[in-house]
Amino acid sequence: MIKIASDNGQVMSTNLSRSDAIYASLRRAILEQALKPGTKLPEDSIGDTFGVSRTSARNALLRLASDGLVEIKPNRGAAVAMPTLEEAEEVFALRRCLEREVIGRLCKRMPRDGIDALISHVREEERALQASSPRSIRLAGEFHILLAELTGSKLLIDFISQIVSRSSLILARFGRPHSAECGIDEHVQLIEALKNLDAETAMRIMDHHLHAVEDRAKVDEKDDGPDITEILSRYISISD
Amino acid sequence: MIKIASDNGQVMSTNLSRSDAIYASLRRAILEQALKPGTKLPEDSIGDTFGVSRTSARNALLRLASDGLVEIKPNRGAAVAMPTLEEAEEVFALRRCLEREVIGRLCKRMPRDGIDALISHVREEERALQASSPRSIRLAGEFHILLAELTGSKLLIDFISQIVSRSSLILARFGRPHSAECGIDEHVQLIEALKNLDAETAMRIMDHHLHAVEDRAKVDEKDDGPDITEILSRYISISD
DNA sequence: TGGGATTTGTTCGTATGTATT
DNA sequence: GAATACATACGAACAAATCCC
Repeated sequence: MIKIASDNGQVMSTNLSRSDAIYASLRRAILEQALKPGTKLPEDSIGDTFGVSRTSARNALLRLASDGLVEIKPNRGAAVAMPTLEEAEEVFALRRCLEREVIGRLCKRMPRDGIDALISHVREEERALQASSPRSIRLAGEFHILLAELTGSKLLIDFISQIVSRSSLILARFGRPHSAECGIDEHVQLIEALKNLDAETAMRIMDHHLHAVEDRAKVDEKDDGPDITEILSRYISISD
Repeated sequence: MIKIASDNGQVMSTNLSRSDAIYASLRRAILEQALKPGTKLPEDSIGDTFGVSRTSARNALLRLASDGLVEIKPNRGAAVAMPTLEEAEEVFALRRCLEREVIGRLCKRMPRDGIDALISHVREEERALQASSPRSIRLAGEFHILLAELTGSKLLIDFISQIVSRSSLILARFGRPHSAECGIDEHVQLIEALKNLDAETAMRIMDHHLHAVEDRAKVDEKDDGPDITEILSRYISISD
């Protein structure tokens, strides 16, 4: 019986299987760019780090693979996914499509406390940014997941989560070092447009925002310096 | 080294892990409605049926769960997913969004042999329907996956595949017995519109088509008669 | 309520496959 | 090209949870 803070901040208390904890920790580590694209993730090292067997580590890796965060080649092991530029364009093209859908729905029906939730999330983004916390990278993406959650559609939340994760990975691979810092202003503008149920403006801002993110991703590449066990030791904690 | 016919008909020769074969067989069985929603899928029975250990069966089930085709409750096992009516509406709402995206892209750029591929697929649908083969149910869904494949976007293919799978499950749960048989005419019309690069008409047909499918799903429920090992014995074969 | 049967969760030894020297 | 080093794939056994009578 472990307590863990799930992605959306809700605390669910459940008899969590071991692989869930590993999955969550690895996911955070990847999204916060502590584990960079291309880093090898051998089952043994991960199992040792988290104090479980290879099987649990493996299950976590399989789930991360279905999220597109790691790539598993048969008999050749797992590594943090290295999206290509071509894949990057696919991701952002589809992301624009889905985020427009989100905005369209929210302008038709915004839940009661929706705007408040968005505002308080942006405040947290600002705090994390000022503290130069690696959380800020992840929070920037989770703003978009929060938007999806306000639509109430589980499937849409799922798809947006997947695509935001991949976007983060793309930024980790191609973006500038602290590439998450720019978007907060646009988040604020977007909230304003949503408050006025102004779909037109909101979509324009969103398009601009996503293009900005995408452009940031088209700079030069960075090289890798993997020493997993050291990095992961900071991520085996349970809560945020 | 095993040969297996993958979903899209391409034969890929590869050293396929055992769980892949189980995954593919179970998937087919579910999509062809041989395994109905709610049917329990104990690891032991599956392992016995396919002649492998529980580990491989378990891995296959985990992957099916991430596709949304089976539900796994901790310590309580796996079962073919039983989508609710609410989830059904979510699925079709998002499906309309994504399929419109597909059509939009195809009307901008249709690959060379695209129309031919679509026509030959519909021919196969007709053959399967005349033969009253259970394949016709699956082929009807795969028409839409083929559309997505023509866009060339892996991610879009992935999302459409997921959502088509879920739609099939919804039809299995709520639809009339042979609910796949109606759509072929509309597939033909859609191809015609795509040939003319007429996005307007194509989207209208697609909307109508999806609404028809959705409406068919809103009839009465059916009960379950699970006896897995018997059913699965017809699905352990390798090819289609 | 209780206890036995069943099913899942996990571990670890062994086999197998790949890359490298 | 063969041997070695390394990492995954699989299966049998054990532990824990759940179900059913």
